[in-house]
Amino acid sequence: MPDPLAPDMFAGCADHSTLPVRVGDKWTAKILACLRDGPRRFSELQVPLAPITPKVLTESLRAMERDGLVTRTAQPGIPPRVEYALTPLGSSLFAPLAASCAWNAAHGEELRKAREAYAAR
Amino acid sequence: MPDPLAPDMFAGCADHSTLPVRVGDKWTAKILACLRDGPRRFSELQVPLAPITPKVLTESLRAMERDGLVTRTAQPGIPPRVEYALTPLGSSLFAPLAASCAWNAAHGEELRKAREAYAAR
DNA sequence: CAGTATCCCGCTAGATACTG
DNA sequence: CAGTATCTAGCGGGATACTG
Repeated sequence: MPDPLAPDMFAGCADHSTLPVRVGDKWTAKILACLRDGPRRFSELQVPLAPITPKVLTESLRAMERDGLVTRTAQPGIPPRVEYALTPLGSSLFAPLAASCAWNAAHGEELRKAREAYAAR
Repeated sequence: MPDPLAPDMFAGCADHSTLPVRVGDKWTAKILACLRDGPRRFSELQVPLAPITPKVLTESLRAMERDGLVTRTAQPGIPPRVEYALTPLGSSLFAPLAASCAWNAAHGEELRKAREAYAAR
């Protein structure tokens, strides 16, 4: 048997998933996209992300804030007004994200075909 | 309230996750890396991927085969010999994967710092 | 060697309802 | 408006044991 292969292109990602930042989850990438053109309020995010629940949106935003991807700014007053904005770190994620989308555009159909062909047995 | 934002950079990925192909899971990207330099047998994959269980490795490989990312070739005979190899489609995933790794290399430390700073409260 | 067969656990996310 | 509080379900993944 040959020497064990070392998938060392993932050094530093060893723990649990490929990326140390969870952007492969259900909502993070979409939230990033919604914040692309400027800060948005909580309720402004809920609309395009429907049918996301407030609980899940809050959890996602907290995780992103924790990772330094977004900032949360609350103006005191009634009614409350909270704005979420991308940090430079958050914006920098559009590069790998764009690569994924490019792959999808280029090969998505091929993948769907493969899946279809596999099912046909 | 302004018009609903349209995160349309994810058009075609609408169903459930960002990518239609599950490469953000725990093992797919690593399996891809292990197959990078040529076909490998089932047991050859188990070594570098330890402590993966045979069940999970089988499931992952089946999903990748279904998506047209790898081919499975079994030579009849005893003992059985099965080889897994990348397809061109599978190889094409290294492009977006490299972008993710580049981000990680460039900003991983920054993210860790942010997380640490957030915890310090 | 290359898998299957069971059983099980944690975690993400959804449903629903409530509040400062 | 911007959340919080519960409860629950489903799924990816793991442990262990067995087989053609």
